[in-house]
Amino acid sequence: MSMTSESNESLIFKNDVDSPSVDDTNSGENVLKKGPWTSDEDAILVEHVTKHGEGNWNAIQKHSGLARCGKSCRLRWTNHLRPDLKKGAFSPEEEHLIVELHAKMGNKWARMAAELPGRTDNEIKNYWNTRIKRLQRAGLPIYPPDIGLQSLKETQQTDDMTTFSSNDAYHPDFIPFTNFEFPSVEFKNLKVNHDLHASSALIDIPSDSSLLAQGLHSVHPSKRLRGSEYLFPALNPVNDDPVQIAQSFVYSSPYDHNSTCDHPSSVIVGSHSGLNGNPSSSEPDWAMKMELPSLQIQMGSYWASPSSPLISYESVDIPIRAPPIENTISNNRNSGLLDAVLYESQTMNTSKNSSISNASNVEVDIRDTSSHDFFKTEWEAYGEHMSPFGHSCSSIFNEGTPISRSSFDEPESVERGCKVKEEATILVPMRYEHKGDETTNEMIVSRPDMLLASDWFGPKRFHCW
DNA sequence: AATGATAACAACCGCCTAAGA
DNA sequence: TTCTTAGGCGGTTGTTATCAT
Repeated sequence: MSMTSESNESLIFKNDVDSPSVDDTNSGENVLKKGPWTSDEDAILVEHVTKHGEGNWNAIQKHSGLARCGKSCRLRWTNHLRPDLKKGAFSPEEEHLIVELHAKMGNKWARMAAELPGRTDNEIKNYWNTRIKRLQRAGLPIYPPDIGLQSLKETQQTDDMTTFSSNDAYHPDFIPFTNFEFPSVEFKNLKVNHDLHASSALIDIPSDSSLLAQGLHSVHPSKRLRGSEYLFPALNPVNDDPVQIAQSFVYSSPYDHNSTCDHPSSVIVGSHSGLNGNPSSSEPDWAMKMELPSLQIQMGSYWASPSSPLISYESVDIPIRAPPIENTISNNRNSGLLDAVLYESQTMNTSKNSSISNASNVEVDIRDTSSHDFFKTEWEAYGEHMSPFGHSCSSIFNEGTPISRSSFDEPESVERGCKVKEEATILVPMRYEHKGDETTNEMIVSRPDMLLASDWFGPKRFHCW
C-alpha cells in the first residue's frame, strides 16, 4: 500500500498498486480502487460521514482522498458501516417477514429492507437468492402456502382488482396476460370468491423461470440444509405432520356446489382456478412475473404458450414408488405424491372434525365432483368443457403433465385454447392405505408440481401401487 | 487430509429516475 | 426542453467459509 506525504487518508488508497482491482476509467491521478474494503478505508468513510453526513458521496473521494467512487462509498456505508445496522443472521421472525414481503412485493429489496430495520436490501437480496437456490434444488415451494394466501388477501383488500393498481403491492412492471391467449371471458363467480380464487394460485408451488428452466432438473434430494435453516420459518419441516402440510397443498374449489359434472370421477387437485387470462381479473400482477416464481406461472405457461417448454420430470429424482402400469397411466411420475396428497385430503375429509384452523388451508374433498361445476356452468357457454384458462381438464393434464411420451415429441398434439379432448382425460385409480380401509379414487393428475412437494411430505411416508 | 459442492457474503455493474443547471 | 449528474435499485459476479464425501 503506497503512501504519500499527504494525509494518511489521501495517501493510502491512491495509486494503491496492491489493490485487487483498479478502476482505470478515471485515467490519470484519480485511480479508483475496487474490491474489498479495508478497515482503513472504512475508517475514512465513517469519519467523513460522521462529519458531513450522508450524501454527496462523490465528494468523499475529493475531500478525503479515499480512492473509491461515490457509489462504492454509499454502498459500503449503507450495507456495512451504518451504525444502525443489525448484524448477524436473520431471526426466524425476520425470515418469515422476508418471505411475506416478497410474496407481496417481489424483488423490491429496498422496500423490503425498509420493513426490516437494520437490514439492508443487499442482505435481504442475498438471503433470498440463496434461499431460492436452495428451494430450486429441493424442488420445494418458495412461499409457504399460508404466506401466499395471507399476502394475497391483504393485497386484495387494498386494491380494486378490476384495475391495475399502482399500489405498492403490485409491481410496476406488470406483465399482462396478453400473450397467453386466454379467452376473454368474464368470470362472474370469481369476484364472489375472490380470495379463494386467487389464493388457489398462491398455494401452488411457486417456481421462477429459472426453476422452470433448470431447477426442476436439479432436484437434489440429499441436499443438506445448514444448521437450523428451514425453508420457511412458519412451516418448519421439523413439524412433519403430513396432514398439516398436506392441507397446505390441498384445497377445494371455491365454486363447489352440488351439481353434476362431466367428470364424475375426476377431481382436479390443485386446479388453477385462479388463473385466467383476463387482465381485469384479480390475478395479482406478480403472479405473472418471473421474479415471483409460481408454479401457477408454469402451469399457465404450459397451457397458454405452445412454445413453453414442459418440465422434464425425467430428472426429478424422488423416491416414490411408482404404481404399476396397469393401474396408472404409464410413466406417471406424479402418482406417488398425488397419492399422498389425496391420502391426506381424504384423511381430512373422513375425519369428523376436519377443521382447518389455518386460513390458508382450504379443504378439498377429493371425492367431491362438484369442483367442476364452475367449469361446466361457466364454460359450457363456449360449447366446450374447459377450465377458466381455456383448457379442459383433460387438456390441462395433457399439457401440464408430461405423461408417457414427452409433449416435446408431439407438440401438435397439445390442444390449445378451446380444444377439448375428452377422450384424453386420464383417470388414475389409486388406492390408499387408510386406517385399514382401502379407498379407491380416480383422479386427474393435473399437478406435476405436487411431485415437487414430496420432500415436504417425506416420500417414504406414502406410496401407491 | 484433500477435494468438490454449496451457502453466505461482499462488491460491482448497468439501468433508471429525479433534480438541478 | 434538454442535458448532466447523483443517487438508488436490482441483477450479477467473485470470494470465502462450511460441509460432505
